[in-house]
Amino acid sequence: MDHNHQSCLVSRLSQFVSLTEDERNFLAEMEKNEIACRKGRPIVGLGDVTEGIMVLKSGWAVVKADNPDGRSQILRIYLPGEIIGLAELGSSHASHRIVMQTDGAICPFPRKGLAPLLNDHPRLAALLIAVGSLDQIALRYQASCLGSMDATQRLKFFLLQLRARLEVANVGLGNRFRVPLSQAEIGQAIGLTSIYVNKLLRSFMTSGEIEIERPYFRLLARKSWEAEVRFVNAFVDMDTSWFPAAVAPDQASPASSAEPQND
Amino acid sequence: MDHNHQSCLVSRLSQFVSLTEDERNFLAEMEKNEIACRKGRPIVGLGDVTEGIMVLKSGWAVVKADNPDGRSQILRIYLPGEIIGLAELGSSHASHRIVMQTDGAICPFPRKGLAPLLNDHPRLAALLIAVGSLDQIALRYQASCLGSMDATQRLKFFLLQLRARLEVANVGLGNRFRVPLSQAEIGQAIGLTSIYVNKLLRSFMTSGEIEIERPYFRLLARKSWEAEVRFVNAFVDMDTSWFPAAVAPDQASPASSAEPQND
DNA sequence: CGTTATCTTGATACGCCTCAACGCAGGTGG
DNA sequence: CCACCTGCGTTGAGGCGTATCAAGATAACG
Repeated sequence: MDHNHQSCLVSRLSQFVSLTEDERNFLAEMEKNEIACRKGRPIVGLGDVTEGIMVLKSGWAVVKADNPDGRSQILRIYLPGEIIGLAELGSSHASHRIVMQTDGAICPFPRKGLAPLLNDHPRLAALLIAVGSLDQIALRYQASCLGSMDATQRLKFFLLQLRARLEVANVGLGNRFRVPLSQAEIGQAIGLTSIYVNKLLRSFMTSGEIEIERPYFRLLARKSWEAEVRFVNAFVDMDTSWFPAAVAPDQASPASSAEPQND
Repeated sequence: MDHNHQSCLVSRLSQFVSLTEDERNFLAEMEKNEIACRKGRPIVGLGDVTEGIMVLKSGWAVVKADNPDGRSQILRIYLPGEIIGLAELGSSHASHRIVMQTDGAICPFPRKGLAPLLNDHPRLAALLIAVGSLDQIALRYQASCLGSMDATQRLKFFLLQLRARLEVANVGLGNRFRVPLSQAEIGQAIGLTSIYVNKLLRSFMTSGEIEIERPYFRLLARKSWEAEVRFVNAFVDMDTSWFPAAVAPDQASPASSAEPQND
């Protein structure tokens, strides 16, 4: 069985549609070289021309903004299996840095692979669009969180969302998960100081809402938190009904015969 | 000359690549029926299945989040020529509402048109991906603004960004522009109360930084503001170097012969 | 075993929200 | 024409939430 160490991107995208052999092979080919990255390694630098998109095979990566006053901010966290670089495709120089938050590995999907993908695998192109769309929704929630919640809600929302996303990446884990972020970094992600993050976490602990054995968190009051911040897990389903049908290489434009293939 | 009332989407996308006759016709066909919308009209409702993407032909539209405590929030503003609905494609139910902020018109591009687009016009697919990518960057800036700036900077940044985007949409206007938003709505967009927005605007006026003749704003101190909040206009250029080459309908997979066509 | 990051806790300051009241314009019905 | 209403802008007084500052305790690390 060679399927065990199948492509990370394939396993990710297969959650949404069942890929054809052809599509599978194409993707596997594209991400065949895997690059190990140490914590702190810059993936995309400020102003870089990105070399394409990448699949985060293992580890966490974060998008950072460098603010004039020195304190940087975390705009987005990428978890294993997610696709990095979709936001960088559109403009010729990156507006934000992307850095490995833990040790891990990425599979670069070179820029010049995109043209063949678009030409020969329209359904994969649709998947990229759909993934970018989910990224946008994640960012909207982030903005909504920053703009309308107080510190307590922000922190709860942040932890809930992290847990939910980890559950997608690494199916079926419970309320306990690893958070490889310092309190200062959590603060950077939700717009608080490390000091206040600490005070909030501490108060959650004394009230029995969470348990922390660094770097592991356990959400003891998850249900009530989810109710309190109106948490909805927006990433469970993808709409694939508009996707074109998978086509054999020669066949051209089956157009409206497109049919959803979500499992 | 029939080119005067050419497709809105065509003129928008032509800013980035020079479209072929074939692509032009395809787009024009897709957005042939234009729908006039009155201010306040819902474009996408909460939980809706979106009927596809749309081009905002004229007027403003806003993305709103309804928070539990009743006060809604503005997550994104769409200006004339921009594409609405890319964020909604990926999930089967919309997480946020989209509403017309002024009278205007939209051109729906139906969901079932996407499959033919992806199959037959890979370069247009690339454009959609690129536009979605720029949307993500806009949202990141929004999040960065909410998470790290104080009220004064937020308001300045908001106005600067609005001006810059209007300049793209409606080439070459100066420092004066129309803002069809109440002070309360501005507050919803940048996470402040209407009262504080008012106090800030008023202080800008007495210090001679802006002039307001509702609904028109004039930024008198634009340069110094741009320096103060480190404003960068991230939407002036699009990277099209990775796009596939425009293909004639029959021709298949020219692959690596792809060459940029930005003008 | 020193050195540095990270966490912890308290005292204090201040930015922005809240509440409350009023002005002003536009619209509506008498 | 006026009386009323409703939405938006304006202004002030007071309070709360979170940042800031300072200092120590603990944990990570060479």
